[in-house]
Amino acid sequence: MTLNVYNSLTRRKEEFKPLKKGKVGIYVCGPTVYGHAHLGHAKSYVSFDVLVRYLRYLDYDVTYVQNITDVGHLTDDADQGEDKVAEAAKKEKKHPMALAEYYTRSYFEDMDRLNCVRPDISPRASGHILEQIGLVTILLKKGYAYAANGSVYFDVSKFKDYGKLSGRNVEEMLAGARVEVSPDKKNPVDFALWKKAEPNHIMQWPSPWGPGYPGWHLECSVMSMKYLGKTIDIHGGGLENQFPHHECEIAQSEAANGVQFVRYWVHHNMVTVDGQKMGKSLNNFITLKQAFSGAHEKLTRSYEPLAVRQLILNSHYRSPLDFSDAALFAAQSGYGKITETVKAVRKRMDTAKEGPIDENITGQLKQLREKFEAAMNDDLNTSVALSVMFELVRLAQKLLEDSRTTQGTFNLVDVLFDRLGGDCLGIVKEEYQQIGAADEELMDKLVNVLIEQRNEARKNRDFAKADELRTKLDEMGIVLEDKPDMTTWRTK
RNA sequence: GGCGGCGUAGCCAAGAGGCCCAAGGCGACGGUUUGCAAAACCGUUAUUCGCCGGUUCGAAUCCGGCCGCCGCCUCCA
Repeated sequence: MTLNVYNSLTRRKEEFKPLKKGKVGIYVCGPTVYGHAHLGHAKSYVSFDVLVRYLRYLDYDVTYVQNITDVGHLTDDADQGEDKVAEAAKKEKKHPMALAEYYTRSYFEDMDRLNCVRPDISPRASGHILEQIGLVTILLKKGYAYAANGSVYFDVSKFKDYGKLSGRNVEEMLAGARVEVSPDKKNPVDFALWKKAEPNHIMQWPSPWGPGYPGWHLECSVMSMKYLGKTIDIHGGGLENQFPHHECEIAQSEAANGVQFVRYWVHHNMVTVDGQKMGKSLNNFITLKQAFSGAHEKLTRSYEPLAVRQLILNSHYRSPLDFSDAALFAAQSGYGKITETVKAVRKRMDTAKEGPIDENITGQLKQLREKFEAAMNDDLNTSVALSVMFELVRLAQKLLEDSRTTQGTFNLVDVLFDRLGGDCLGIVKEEYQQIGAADEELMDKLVNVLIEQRNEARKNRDFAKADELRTKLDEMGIVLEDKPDMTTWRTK
């Protein structure tokens, strides 16, 4: 079995075969950094994080590039309107680059908490102005673009394949056009490659066509080419960017290079709130910082970052996710159950007796792994993959109930939690926060002294004393669990 | 108006012609265990997949119609 992914270009699930054996180049449209990341961003970047993680699980050598848009993204269509970053900077009375830096850091902070593996390269649009000017120059030379009044536009009529990704044709778009057309354009569907800057525009660069700044679509073409080559294996992004953004990327890149730009287009669906798309423009978004702290009117409590991650993985990346507090609450409960089980397994790994590994368990674990891989190979069916994690939880709990379970058996269970839940899904951590690694052993000894005292009291039917000990420990955040022939403890 | 998609239990959600009288999670209820609790475990919770027709030996899955919802066509992950 190999990985199959849904390719938006062919509208089919296809077997994934990279251009170069064993190597994968993947480019994902990153955020425009003019505000804190919200749950919509989380769905996007968690989805692609799982793709990258799974490719690495399959032993591919992956180069993951995800841009940071800090210039060129306008508030209106690609030709009118203000630059998003510049506008936000004006409001916050900061230099646009300071604002972009602030939100870039915020973004990485949130993604780290969601356990998204950092991209290998996070190129900034503003750091690639020369390359963007270079691409515009090539397009002009090849006759795919024209300069007008200090700006440069892509001549859509020259590129026959325009519309192949989003499945629309130029005539239809002309008929349905709702955008005010710039007088400089030959054709309403032409899009800006380079925009002339007015003198008071802060972010501007000199160019052969006068001072200006790049069009939004340009950066992704240029940066993916620079770091991954003219033809890349996978390009990821949100469904809402399929048109015009990705369509324009294809036009620019293929016109300039004369070769296929992207082999597999992977698009994820949107997060909605009350059935409406969550977005900055609708102002109905919940930022990740709000979700983690609970500081939002739609939230009844704070949520662990990985519970948010689990909510996202609970549905398919190509399905829309309608956000609700109830759904997040459920994900938090489920996530907590997995976490507690993993912690318990790891704790018992050290204390369990030595002995042979149960063959029956080995077989069951193998089946679980196969089921997990089959699900992931089928266009990253994380929903089913998660269900496998819960099957593993149930199996682990049964083993935990049994004092005869050996160290080796627990070890195998832990390996599966690590490989599947950790490496692939990113919901199982390598280490959970403890009192401090050095103190952990001491802590365990101390609590065990108290457990012994309590069990002594229980044996003597002195329940008042037993309950007092339990209550006191509970107040300190330590929960005791009485099993048939032993008592274990965990932190709350 | 054009293009694309969705509608599965109280909630989230997988399944895409027979393995489905439909995974998994949350919640609820009953039980086991326990001195009591907590946790865990076991069981119950959709004879049915928006509605109506059709194709087929067989449909949640394919086709047609209807109803409802969403995305894109303007910035948005």
